[in-house]
Amino acid sequence: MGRHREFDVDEALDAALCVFWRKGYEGASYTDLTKATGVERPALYSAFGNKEALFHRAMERYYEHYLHFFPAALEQPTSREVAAHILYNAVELNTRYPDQRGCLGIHGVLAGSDAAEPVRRALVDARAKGEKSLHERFERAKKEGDLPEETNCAALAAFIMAVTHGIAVQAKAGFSREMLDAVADQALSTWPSSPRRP
Amino acid sequence: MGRHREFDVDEALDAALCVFWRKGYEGASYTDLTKATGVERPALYSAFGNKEALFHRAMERYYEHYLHFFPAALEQPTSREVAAHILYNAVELNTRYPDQRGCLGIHGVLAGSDAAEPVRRALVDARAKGEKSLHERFERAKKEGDLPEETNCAALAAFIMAVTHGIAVQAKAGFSREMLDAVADQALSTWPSSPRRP
DNA sequence: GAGATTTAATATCGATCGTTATGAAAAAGA
DNA sequence: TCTTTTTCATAACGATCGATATTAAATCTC
Repeated sequence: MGRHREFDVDEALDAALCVFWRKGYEGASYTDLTKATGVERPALYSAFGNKEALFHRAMERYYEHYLHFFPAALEQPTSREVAAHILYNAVELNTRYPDQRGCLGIHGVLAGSDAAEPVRRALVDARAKGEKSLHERFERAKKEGDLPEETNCAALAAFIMAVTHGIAVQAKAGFSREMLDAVADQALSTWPSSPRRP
Repeated sequence: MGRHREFDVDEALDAALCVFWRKGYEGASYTDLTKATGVERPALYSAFGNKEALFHRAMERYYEHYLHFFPAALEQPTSREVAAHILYNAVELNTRYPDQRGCLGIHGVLAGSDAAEPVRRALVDARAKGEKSLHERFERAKKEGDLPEETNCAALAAFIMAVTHGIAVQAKAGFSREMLDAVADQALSTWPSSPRRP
């Protein structure tokens, strides 16, 4: 019983996600969030808890709705296709929306005030989790003969992730999709696998 | 005439630089800055102007004292050595100080509140300037026959910068120097030039 | 319809942000 | 020594931060 909620929680979450995407965790104020969501402050607290909890929800949604290509990439048949899938989809995501370029996750991994440290750790952990799964995928590729026996799979996964992060930074700096695609091309140009495709 | 300044301006600037390096522009408060420099707030304002001016001074000093390897790298004889110089020195710098990992510049390139936008633009511009000089260096290499005629020098420069940024992000996430060196190895493994050295 | 319960909106909380008056302390010139 | 000038340190400025107390409005059960 009681009064009904007048706003859609998922819509509000999507709007909040975009604010965090543009400004990062600390750069996004509740003034920004209420403006973007159209929901007053106390209602956001009532629906999501505090700012950190709201960010975590936004982060989950980001992984589900925007980074879904990452787990999908791992299912590609060859390690090279896995890497290509990740890189080109990252470029596309990072340049898709003119108002929110770059990657939500990349903001928080970097520094901030001491108060934001828990959020930073959460993003660092999420990043590490993704890299670990990529590493394991490359190990599988090695077992399957898709990657040479002497391949350093951990380093290869770290390399792909590094290029992805670099692409996010450059997207934030205003690079075109074409240029970032060329960066991805270069990253893939010397893949250690025996290439099925050029 | 008048009272003498009781602190060393350059020492204070170095201390402030370290704070910005660790926390970024917005993450660093004057409380942090006074604690690190040992200089009271009004004295910092008197010596440097406001926070943005102080950050610009710190940024200049960062480029002079810590990124000096970048212009030096451009003078290497081959494009591959230029790239290697940049990457390995970036790894070293990003992992040299346990308390301030990553790159000062990379923080501000990414998002923040609207108030920090001028600082972000300054860092974006500085980044672009460095990439432009690298691009020009590769064009020279092409003319000299060090790089193949069909090389996309802009993309190659963007690639090296992207890997450098990615390394900075991963350093902030806690990667070891050894792992990041391996990332640099991978980035160099497919260099388009005719290698003089392996 | 009456009472209970939940949400909405306004207004405000204490804390901290960057910034700056203010007056004492120190060093120069007279 | 006295005045002038500059720096230092305390304290406080208005603005904004994340987070709420409070009250009115809306919807349920009975």
